[in-house]
Parts: sequence; structure tokens; C-alpha cells
Amino acid sequence: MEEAFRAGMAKMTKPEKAWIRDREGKEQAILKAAMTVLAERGFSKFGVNAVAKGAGCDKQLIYRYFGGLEGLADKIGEELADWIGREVSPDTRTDSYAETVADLLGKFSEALLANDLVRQIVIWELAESTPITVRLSAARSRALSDWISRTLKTAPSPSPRVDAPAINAILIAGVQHLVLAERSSGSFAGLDLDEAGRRRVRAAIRALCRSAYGEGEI
Amino acid sequence: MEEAFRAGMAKMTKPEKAWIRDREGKEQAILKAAMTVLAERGFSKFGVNAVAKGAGCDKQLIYRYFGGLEGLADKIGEELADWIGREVSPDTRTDSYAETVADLLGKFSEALLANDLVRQIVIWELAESTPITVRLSAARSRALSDWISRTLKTAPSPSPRVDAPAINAILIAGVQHLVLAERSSGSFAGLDLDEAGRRRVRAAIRALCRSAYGEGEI
DNA sequence: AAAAAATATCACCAGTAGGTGATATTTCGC
DNA sequence: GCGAAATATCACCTACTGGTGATATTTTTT
Repeated sequence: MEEAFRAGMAKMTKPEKAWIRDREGKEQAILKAAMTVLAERGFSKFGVNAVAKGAGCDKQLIYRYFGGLEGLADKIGEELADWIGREVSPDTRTDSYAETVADLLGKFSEALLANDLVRQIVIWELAESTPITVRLSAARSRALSDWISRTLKTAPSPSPRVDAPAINAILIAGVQHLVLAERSSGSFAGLDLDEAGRRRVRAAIRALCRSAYGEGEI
Repeated sequence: MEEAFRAGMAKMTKPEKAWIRDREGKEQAILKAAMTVLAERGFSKFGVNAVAKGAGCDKQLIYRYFGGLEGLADKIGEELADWIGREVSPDTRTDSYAETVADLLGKFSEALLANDLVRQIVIWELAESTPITVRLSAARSRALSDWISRTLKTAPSPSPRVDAPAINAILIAGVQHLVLAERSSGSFAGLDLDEAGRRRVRAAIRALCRSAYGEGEI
């Protein structure tokens, strides 16, 4: 029926392509759809069917162009390589280690709060350990540690009497977890994470940095 | 065929019950299987089929006895009500707020590290917001805050100049996140979370508490 | 003993997942 | 123009999900 119709109309209309040939465009569409699905619906909905549907093409193309979900996740990882560098302005003070770390934690918090994709990847890493999450985790933590060392490089060194890497790990983990909790439940440990709560957390972070890294006297 | 066989044997063997009638036992088996599935395979595998298979009974019983997965999750929440009170010995010092909080964070870390079920529930809460996670979250956070206030009740009050709730939220979030990261990737922010790393984190937590809550001079 | 209620299981449904072979369409090289 | 290669889609497979109606079995009540 369809063919007969098209054959009949052939003389009055253009050949009417059944689909357009645009590999690069499709690849882009697939990659974008993959990031959108992961960012907006979470890792449990991240699959070939959902991505193909989002990209408006056949799922076979995901296998052909990216080698399946794993290859697609690798590409997302590359895309992630410098996410934080893009989103964060590099205007940190350099006069004191405590203030620099506090600034850094604040910027990190804002960047993570604004980036659905990175948050979902963090959650995915916590929830599962698969080839995909291992790769994504590597890409993300590399981007993060690069950014941190880049930011702290110009700051004065902390006192060797304190274990700065351990303290920073605790503070970064705390900030990261509070951002995740804010997005999911909106509160943590009885503390409402609304605008006022976030302000208190910011102040507490700075107080912790100052007291831990000395220099309490500005 | 089966019926003919059993009818034929009826005169030589016991009636041979097709199944045993043991409602309470089945309920227990289902609840236990549900907790096992969630603890060992995570929320993404937590479903009626997996739980029924684990309990060795038909999934229909989950609907009949618990009203589906939601009711089952409620029962898990009840079971969770005092998890931390069971797993943690209450021998905390009470001579200083800083030391008490540091002790509390250490105990909380140990308890969370040892309890697969609670960790998976925390991750579930971060990943999804469904009627089930909302209820589980409520049960868990109630248990946690009860335990915290019970532990801190006998401690001296912190200086009113510091925002103790905000500081504690950051530290608890940090400890919680580090435990999750230890179980998934084994490291965080470049810090290896092996025995040595955990020791450094414990020490850093105590240092943070002491510096933030004064009393740095023991 | 017969009827009623409780208990447990089975068989099936529609929906969706990941994955693949066959096929249609388009473009490029000759 | 013609065949080969690239491109895109379709149709189908198996496996698993949550959910439900029908049925078989056991116990209790009458």
C-alpha cells in the first residue's frame, strides 16, 4: 500500500527521501540524548532504548557508532573532562590556605548543584560498580583532582602539622553529600537545606577551614 | 500424570502435603529475603520477583501479606528503627563536646560500614524519590537523630558562638559519604580508604572537632 | 461429613529490557 | 549507468518485570 502510493505519486512529487544521511549529526544527537537521559532520569533509566528514543533514531546506531552503552559512557566521560573548569570562574583568593579551601568548597558546591549530569554520575558510582561506572568515575575524579590542584597550587601551604588531604577529603565529601541530599530530600540530619540552610552550611564550612588550618585571625 | 501418580501411591505413603501452611513463617521469610535482596543487590534489583524467589514462595504472598513492595518497605523501616542503637555500644565520653562528637562520628562510621542494608537505603534515597524511599528515609533519619540526641544529651553544650547543627551536618555527611565511597570505589578525592586511610580520616575528624569546638588544649 | 474460609501456588498477561539478523535506502567509486 | 559500500531502519528474539485471575490444597467451622 505504502509503496504503491509512493510509486503513484512519484511523478508529481520529489523522490521523498525515507531518511537523511547524516552520521555526524546522529552521533551528536545520540550523545546529547544519552547525557540528557542520564542527567534527568538517572542511571536506572539509562539504556539503549531510552537513549535511542531520545535521539529519535534506531538503537542499532548506538552499537554501530559507539560500540554499545560502554563506548557511549566513555564519550560522556570525555565530555566531562573539564566540566568544572567550564562552570567555575577561577577567581580565588591566594592569601591564605584556609580561605582558599573554603572558596574552593563553595565553588565546588555551586557547580555540583547546577550540574544534573555530574550528580547522577556520582550517585551511579555509589550505587553500582560496573565497567561503565569505573570508567566514568575515573574521568570525573581526574577532572576534579586536576581542578583542585590547579586551584590550590597558588595558595600558601598549610601547616605540616595538619593532615590536609584527609581534612579536605572529609570536607569535600561532606559538601558533596549535602548537595546530593539537598536535591533528593531537601534536608540532612535535621538541617533544612533551603536558602537559609545553605547559608549556614557555607558559614560553617568557612569556620571549619579557619579553625582547622589555623589563621583564625584574618 | 502427576495426579494419577499421587493417587496411585496414596495407599502406600503418607498423604504427602503439597505445601505446608505456615503464614507466620512465610511472612518472616519474605521480610528477611527482602532485606537480603536490598542489602546485597541494591535497590535496582529490589522487586517482587527477586524477593519471592529469595523467600522461596510465590510473589502473590507479598501482595497478600504486605500489600506489595511499599508495605514491605514499611516493615523494613520498622525493623530499622533502632539499628544503630543495637550495633553501637553507648560508651561515649561526656567530658567535652568536641570529644563526644568525635566519638559519635567514629561510632556512626563503623556502624554504617558494617550495615549493608542501611548503606543501600541511603544510596536509594539519594537516587530516587518514590513513596517507598520517602518512608524509608523518614524511618532511618528518625532512628539516626534519636540516637544522636541521646548520645549528645549528656555532653556539655558547645559554645553558642559556633553553629553546631551546621557543623555536625557537614561532618556527618562527610563521614557518611566516605563510607559509601569506601565500599564502592575504595578511595575518595585521591585518598585511599584502606586501613591507613581510615585511620587518617578518624584523626582528621577528631582534629576538626577539637579545632571547631574549642578545647584544643587537652 | 459437608461447607466455608484461609492458605499457597500456578499460569498467564502486558510492558519493557538488551540485543541481532535481514532489509531498505542512499551515496560513492568506477 | 552500475555495483559496492555506507547508512539507517525494521522486525523479531529472549529474558525479565510488576501484576492478577483461576485453581489447588489445607484447616476451621458448622
